[in-house]
Amino acid sequence: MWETLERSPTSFLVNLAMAKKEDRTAPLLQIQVKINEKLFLKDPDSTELGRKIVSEGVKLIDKIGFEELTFKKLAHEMSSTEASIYRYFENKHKLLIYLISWYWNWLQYKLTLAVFNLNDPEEKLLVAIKIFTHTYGGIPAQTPMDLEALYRIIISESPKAYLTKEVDTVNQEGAYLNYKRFTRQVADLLTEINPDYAYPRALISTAIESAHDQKYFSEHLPSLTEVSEGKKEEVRTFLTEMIFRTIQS
Amino acid sequence: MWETLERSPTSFLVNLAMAKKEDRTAPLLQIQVKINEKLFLKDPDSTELGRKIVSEGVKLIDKIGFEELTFKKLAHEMSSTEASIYRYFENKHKLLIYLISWYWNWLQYKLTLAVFNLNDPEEKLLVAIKIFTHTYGGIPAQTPMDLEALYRIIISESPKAYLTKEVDTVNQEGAYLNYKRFTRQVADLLTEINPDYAYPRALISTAIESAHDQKYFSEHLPSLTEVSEGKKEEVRTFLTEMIFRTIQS
DNA sequence: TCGTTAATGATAGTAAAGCTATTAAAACTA
DNA sequence: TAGTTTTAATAGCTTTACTATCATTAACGA
Repeated sequence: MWETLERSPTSFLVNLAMAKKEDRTAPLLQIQVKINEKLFLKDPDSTELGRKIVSEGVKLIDKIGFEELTFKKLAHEMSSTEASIYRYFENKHKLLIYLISWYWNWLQYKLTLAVFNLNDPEEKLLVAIKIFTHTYGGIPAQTPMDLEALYRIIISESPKAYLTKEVDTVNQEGAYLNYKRFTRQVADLLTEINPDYAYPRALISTAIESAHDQKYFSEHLPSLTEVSEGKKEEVRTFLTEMIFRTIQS
Repeated sequence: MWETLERSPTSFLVNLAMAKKEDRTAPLLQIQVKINEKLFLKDPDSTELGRKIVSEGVKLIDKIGFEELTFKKLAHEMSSTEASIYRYFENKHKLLIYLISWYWNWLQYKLTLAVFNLNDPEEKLLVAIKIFTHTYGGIPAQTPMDLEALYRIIISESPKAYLTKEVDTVNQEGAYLNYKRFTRQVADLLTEINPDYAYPRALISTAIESAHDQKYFSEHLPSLTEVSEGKKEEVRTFLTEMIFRTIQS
């Protein structure tokens, strides 16, 4: 149905044209994942080194955790130097924000494409839930970014991106725009389904955070959830039920 | 109806006897908040200095944030020394875990007392929600611990206590027992109300985390929620509705 | 009241983290 | 080929996150 081709960690090509046979030779539609310029000192997508910082950064954070990450270690891992990395990102916190921003942008595209041909808002919502619970198969992205690792980072590190004393400043720089946009888009579906429901955004942000928490709990603090480890579908089932029951009129 | 008297940051007296006039002179029932011994090197509740570390620690974390906290700063704040603090807590992360553990223990007592004379599980649940959304007035605790500051710490720092690579080790040391116990207790109420509901714990842990998130969002990322800043009751309304609708059969 | 012990304070020191600056080599561009 | 940009290499500085030592004081028991 569609196909995604590699370009760089932060851009990807989506061949929507593939759907129609006569268009097979048409040029690919490139969707550039635009990341706010204030999130980096120098666009990591613009150079080989920059892209490596991002993709290796994902691997290393996934491996040792965000607190254990240092630019020195990362530099060593990719046989570069600390100083070089500092030219791209002010500090490791900004790198994390960049990755998270990238993730939400990617999910947004996934969502946009996935609901493209759907009309029923309930169906759309089901797809949206699949997407943020990481149970939506479609749209393969062949980016050098390890998406599974990135998802694990989202689960276990993303609250650290906003739970900091600098939230307000960083927020003004647009760090969380992509997350907000995604949330709004899904929340709007709730409103389509039931215009009278008073807390669509609160419910979606709750569900998104819960998706991550429940996965994490199932692995590390299993007595906080009935979801069992490894069963991706269970989180989705739980949240789908929660959302639909909550918004019913 | 009852009264809480000061003792130390980690223990408090609750005068249940006050309820009955004839018992006015009866000795107070002391409820010791028992904190797992593995969470500290030396019981901070056992000495003046230890208690000060805890109460000043709360103030300082609230003021500058957890990442900015250092034992040096804390020592300076309380005119003591770094080395002295290290005699009580292995590191600042353990201090945070201690505070959080203390908080959940305190909520547990609040809950136990508050539902004491209630029979209807739905009523009990309403009270439980009030308690974890911080909208339950009752039970004043006159502890030197600044409870409002502690609550702000819970909101903005508590995920950091479990989102770490050492979760599993720390978990084995019983760091999260109080949180788990509280969650279980509330989840059991859901089961009482509807024995067929499949995800009581997941729903309660979701609601508890959401209570914190929504408050945080309303202050710092308002487009993620309809809850407006400062309106405590709104989070409760949102979550009460969500929970009751979700568990209905 | 003395002597012992435990708790704290004072001081010092170490390794790593979190940067910044300087220079030189390499790569790419005009 | 000269000039500009990018990266690597190196060094250095401040702060964090500890650990160790020792003197002083308070507490406590005989």
